Amino acid sequence: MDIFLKSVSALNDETRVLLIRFLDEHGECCVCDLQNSLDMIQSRLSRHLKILKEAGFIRVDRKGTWAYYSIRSPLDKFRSEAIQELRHLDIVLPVLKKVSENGECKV
Amino acid sequence: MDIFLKSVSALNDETRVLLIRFLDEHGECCVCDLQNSLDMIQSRLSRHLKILKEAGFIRVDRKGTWAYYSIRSPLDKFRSEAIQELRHLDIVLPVLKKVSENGECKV
DNA sequence: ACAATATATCAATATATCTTGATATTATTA
DNA sequence: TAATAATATCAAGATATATTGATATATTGT
Repeated sequence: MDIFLKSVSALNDETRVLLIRFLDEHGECCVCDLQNSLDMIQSRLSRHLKILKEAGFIRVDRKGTWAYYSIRSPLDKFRSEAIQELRHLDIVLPVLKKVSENGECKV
Repeated sequence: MDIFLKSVSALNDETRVLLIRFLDEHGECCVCDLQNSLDMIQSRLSRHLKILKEAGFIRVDRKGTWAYYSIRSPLDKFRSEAIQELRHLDIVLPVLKKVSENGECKV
């Protein structure tokens, strides 16, 4: 019960749906890329990334002080079905601003 | 976005997960059957049934003053996948007390 | 039309979740 | 070892959702 509700409650938020779609579309991003691209303050982003990670949707790869987040793979049937479902929604995805790779990261 | 989030937020509650599992297991039930079987007060039950109905998981068949609820069929891919997922959870399902058919209904 | 019954809705309170700004942690570099 | 930068966590207030008891609606039978 708890595992299922954890997945479901992770999906039950517009911000997290947007995050999943963004990572699904653009692949691995570090937190400051997400901040700049999605125009979210850092604590908010960090919170939602943690919830998505603990619900098994995304993973982190730490490289120094950077934390690179991406969709976890492989995903179980229910979670991948959910992500499929998200692809059909008409969400306006902001463009990716990759600041982590050219030293423009201003948090 | 809204349609998806409506389905997801409908699933995001233990009471409603139990209701779906119960109807999935026992088939069509009227509200007073559910009250007696699940030991829930009527207003609470009515609220959750409404949410599940509006999210497209269940349907109502009114016969006189009785309202018979059941899992909607056919279901789209995501919703039926979700119900599949619920079958794998180890939820203790109360036994069905069919009071609606023998006049024992005491609300 | 009236009474009784099944179900739905409402209002108040309780509980959970989200957002923000401040602070803490961790890794890098001088 | 300081200083800086990226990320994580915390505390307070705001918002949403759940529960309960009371009331409303609708159908049936007298």
